[in-house]
Amino acid sequence: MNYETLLREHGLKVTPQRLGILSAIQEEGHMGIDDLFLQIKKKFPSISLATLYKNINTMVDVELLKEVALSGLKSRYEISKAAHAHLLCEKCGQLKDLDFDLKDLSTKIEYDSHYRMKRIDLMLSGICPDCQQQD
Amino acid sequence: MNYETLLREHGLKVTPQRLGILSAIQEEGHMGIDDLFLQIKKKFPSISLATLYKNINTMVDVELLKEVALSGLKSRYEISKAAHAHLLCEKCGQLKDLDFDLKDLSTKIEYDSHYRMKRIDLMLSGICPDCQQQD
DNA sequence: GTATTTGCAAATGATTTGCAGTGCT
DNA sequence: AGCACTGCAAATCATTTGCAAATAC
Repeated sequence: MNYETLLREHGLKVTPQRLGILSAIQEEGHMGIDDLFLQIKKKFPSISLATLYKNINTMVDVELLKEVALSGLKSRYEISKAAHAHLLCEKCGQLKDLDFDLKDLSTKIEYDSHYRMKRIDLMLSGICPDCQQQD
Repeated sequence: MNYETLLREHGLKVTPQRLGILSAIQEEGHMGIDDLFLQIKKKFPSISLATLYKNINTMVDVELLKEVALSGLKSRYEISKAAHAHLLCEKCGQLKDLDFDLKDLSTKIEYDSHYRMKRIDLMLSGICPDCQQQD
């Protein structure tokens, strides 16, 4: 993926910090602020948490990133893509994408409810196979 | 609903503050901390925010309440019941339950993924019919 | 009577803001 | 050149903690 183009298409300037944020998120799939901060500091020791917050917020505002809210945990962020489901392990915290297309369901509920639908999220959580072993 | 029984069944003591919290949430369906605090102060002017947080956390821990996490907004809380979907209006903030049973879907994904599933949440958001008018 | 809960005040944690300097286009 | 972005420090907002008094059982 070309992050420079992605930023420009969303009307944002290209900075090394932003490229770093995007490539870290892409590599992991989803990241929370704190992990992201640690990760990015490896490449940009000078980056500040304020800059990270500002960039995340800007990119969420222009819908380049999507915030994945989690009950009882801090949100994670992912690069926007087609609506899909998420699976969280409550023990190790790993968050995975599920290949489950939500488009049709969204369209149906939009029709039934008369809402103008903007977003659909399906979130499952439980204990992953690895963590089940460790009891 | 009998809140005293509900509390006892979950191993918690019955206090007037807890009864107030539960009846406020039940009346509204879902509430965030701040609305809840304002609402409860009408009946218990002396209640403190710390007490409210402690109780919410305790009741979420014993699964009497469920936290509904929302992207970009503070969580809301509801009394635990069968897994159902939620519909949020991004403009007015109203959160509604949808009569959409998630049990079968959860069972299927549990089987496919080998996770021990604990929870499933389907969250849709958009603009409600009323708010669409106001453009 | 004992353990829990409450409410206050203070502490901590998370996020945002203001501003001077720097970098992008 | 002009506007947006960065990084720091400080401010704000959200949540938790410690403790003494009150309450539940």
